[in-house]
Amino acid sequence: MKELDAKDRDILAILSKEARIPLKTLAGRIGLSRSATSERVASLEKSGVIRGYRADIGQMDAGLVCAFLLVTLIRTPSIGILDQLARYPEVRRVSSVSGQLDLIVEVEVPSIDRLNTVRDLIATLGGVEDLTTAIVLRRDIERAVG
Amino acid sequence: MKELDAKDRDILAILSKEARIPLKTLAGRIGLSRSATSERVASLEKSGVIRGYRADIGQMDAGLVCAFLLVTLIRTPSIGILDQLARYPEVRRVSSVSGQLDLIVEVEVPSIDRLNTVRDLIATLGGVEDLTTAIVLRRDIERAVG
DNA sequence: CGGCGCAACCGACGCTTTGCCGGATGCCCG
DNA sequence: CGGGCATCCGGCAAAGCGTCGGTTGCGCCG
Repeated sequence: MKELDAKDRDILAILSKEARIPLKTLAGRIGLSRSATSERVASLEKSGVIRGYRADIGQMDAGLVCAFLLVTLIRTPSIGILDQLARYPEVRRVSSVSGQLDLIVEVEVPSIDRLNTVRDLIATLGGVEDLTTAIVLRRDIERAVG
Repeated sequence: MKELDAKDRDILAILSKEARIPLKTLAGRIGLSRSATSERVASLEKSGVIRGYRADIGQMDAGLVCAFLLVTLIRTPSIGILDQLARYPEVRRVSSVSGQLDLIVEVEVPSIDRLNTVRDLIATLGGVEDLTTAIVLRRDIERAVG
C-alpha cells in the first residue's frame, strides 16, 4: 500500500472517534465528495490500516471498583471464553499472557458485590482452572497504556 | 437503566468486535427482528452502555512488548518502591491490589531483552519478595481502562 | 509540443439499510 | 378480569451505500 496523505489521516482521526458517522458527513468534514471518501475508506480497510470497528462499551455510574482477574485455563486455546467475556461491559481489557497464567482480565464494577458476581460468572465459564482476584486499592502510577 | 439481559450482552459482544455490521445481520445473529434490535441498540447508546464507536487503526505501536509484573512485597507499605518505579519510563501503570499480590506493574518495552533488564532492576529494588512476569501475547479485548 | 495513461475526483443511479410508525403479544398488578 | 407497560413484529418513506461513466490534473515519452 502507498503512503497516507493528509486526507487519509483526517479520515483516521475522525473514524477513530466516531466510526459510525455517515459517509456524507465524513466527506463534508474532510472536504471531499461522498464517493471519493467512500473509496478512500474502502482502500484503508482493504489495506489493513483500518483493522475494524469497535463499539466503545461504557459504564453506568461512578464510584467504580477496578480489579485484575488472573486466570489459568485448562487448555490454553481459550476457545469461546473470549466471546463470553466480551459480553460483559464490566470487562475492560483481556490480555493473553505467557507464563503460568493464561489470561489477565481487567474489570471495572460499581460495587464489590457486583465484582463477586462477575468473578463467579467467569470462574464457572468452563475451561477456567484457576482464578485469582486482585482488587485495585490504589492507582499509584498511571500513564497511557498501550 | 435496567439490567442487561442475554440479548443485550450478545449485542455488546458482537458490536465490540464489528461495530459497523448492518442491523439486519445483527438482528439475525441474536434472533430478533431488525426493529427490535434497533431499539435495543439505541437504548444501549442512550443509556451510556455503548459510549461510541471507534475505528481500530493498525500499526500504531509497531514492535513494543507489553508485560504484567506481579509483585509481592516483604512489607506491604510500598514506600520508596513507587518512587523507584516512577523513574522508569517503561513503567506504564502501577496498581496496589489486595490479595496475596501487592503490586501489579504494567510495562511497555521495545524488546524482550529490555524487558529482562527492567524486570531484574525491579526484582532487586529491595522490599520485593516475589516477582512473576506475564508477557502479553495478544490483546484480546481492549476498551477504555479507567 | 502533444498525446497517452494513470490516479483521483465528481455526480448520478439503483439497491440496501435505517428510523419511525401502528398494531399485536406477553406480563404485572390492582 | 382488565388496564398499563414493555417488547416484539412488519411495513413504509427517507437516507444511506456501492458502483458506474465522465472529467480533470499530472507525469511520461515519443
